[in-house]
Amino acid sequence: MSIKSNDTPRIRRTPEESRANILAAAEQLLVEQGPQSLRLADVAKAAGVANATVLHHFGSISAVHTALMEQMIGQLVDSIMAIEIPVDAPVEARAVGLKTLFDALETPGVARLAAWLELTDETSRLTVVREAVQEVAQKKISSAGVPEDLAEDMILLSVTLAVGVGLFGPSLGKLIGKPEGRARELTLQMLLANFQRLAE
Amino acid sequence: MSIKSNDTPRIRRTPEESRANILAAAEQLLVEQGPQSLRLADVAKAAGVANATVLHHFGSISAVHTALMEQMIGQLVDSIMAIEIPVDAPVEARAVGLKTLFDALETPGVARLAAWLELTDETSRLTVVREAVQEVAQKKISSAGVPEDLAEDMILLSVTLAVGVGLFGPSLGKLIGKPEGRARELTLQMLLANFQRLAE
DNA sequence: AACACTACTGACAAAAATGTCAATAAAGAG
DNA sequence: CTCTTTATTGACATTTTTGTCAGTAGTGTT
Repeated sequence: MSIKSNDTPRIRRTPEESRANILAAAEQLLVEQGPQSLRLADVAKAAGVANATVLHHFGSISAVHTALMEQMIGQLVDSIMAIEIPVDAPVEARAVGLKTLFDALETPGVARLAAWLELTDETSRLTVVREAVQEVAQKKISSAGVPEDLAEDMILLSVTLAVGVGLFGPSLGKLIGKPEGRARELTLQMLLANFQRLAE
Repeated sequence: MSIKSNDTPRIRRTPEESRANILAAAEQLLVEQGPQSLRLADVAKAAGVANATVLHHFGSISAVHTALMEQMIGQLVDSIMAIEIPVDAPVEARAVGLKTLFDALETPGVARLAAWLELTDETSRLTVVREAVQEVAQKKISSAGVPEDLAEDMILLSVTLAVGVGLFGPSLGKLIGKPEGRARELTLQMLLANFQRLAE
């Protein structure tokens, strides 16, 4: 008497594919709706699988969160690592590098990620961020043939401002009635002028 | 047969006092542990009352969240409204005003609040922010006897950067191995230099 | 002192969220 | 084709969180 209707045949993926599928769905949820939507049922539904499938691959919803953080941070680090901002280069080269940095940090997903990390104080998870930043800092700072102090300051300044602009520039600008990207534009101008000032 | 032990006599407050007590406890929870700790049981325990008491005064835990947002935003707006940053004033005056602004935005609670708002996309709640910013923008921008465009830009720039520094300056600086407050210092220097540049 | 009002509470109900498990079915190996 | 492996799943159990309700107890009034 046990008849199983088979309208929707199962999709059987490799473990890696399945994990990737679930994380992709979770990332979209995070970007579009925030971390409070990263519930087990929501993630499973968005991924098109059963709740138990998510748990089968990750063990717990918390592990999904950690994996998602790691993946998004990894992607962000990769995009940042590809940027070159020589402090002693001509102005145009620095401008391009800076814009790329701001681009990388201005996508909505990054803002959500940053806010999420800021609110997730479990120290275990902060380790992920620490490692990522150290990777960027070491490779970037040490490689440039520039006074380390200056380079470090410039990087700290650029990244901090880029994150701030990426997170709140659009919202604040819109609220004040400024055209899209105005905060970014102002900040970039100021950073470049400041670089020029320090280079003299 | 119904004997009530009376070791801890009830505290009976006015409705206003009770709401204030609960919101104060909730604020502390938010600042110290983040919004995921703003659960009914946690808030009630922190406030030293029963769960039902919280619901009696606010109706739902969600209403507590909204009220807390409104209160914290209100406090922040008040502190910002008290700041004067005349764009045409001497350098020292602008420096003091800017530092005050950064102070106001650099407390841990503000960072948590900003991140919380960023992640809470329910449009109903965003209204609170919109109104607050409009209040600041109107009074501040219109009052100063300065070209509106310039004043608006300076405010947008200052606030955006101050929020960014307040949120991520400490963490990023620590991760890179910079002394506490380095990002703030660099940003302030740059902002002042930029004001000077534009004033000429 | 008796009464009215209502802030307050414990016990319980309801809902939401996470996790467990045995059974099912897709894919490759023999 | 048969067997083994295991990704997948529905049904169920557990835990967590929110909300309800009737009764209790302060506080002011008459």
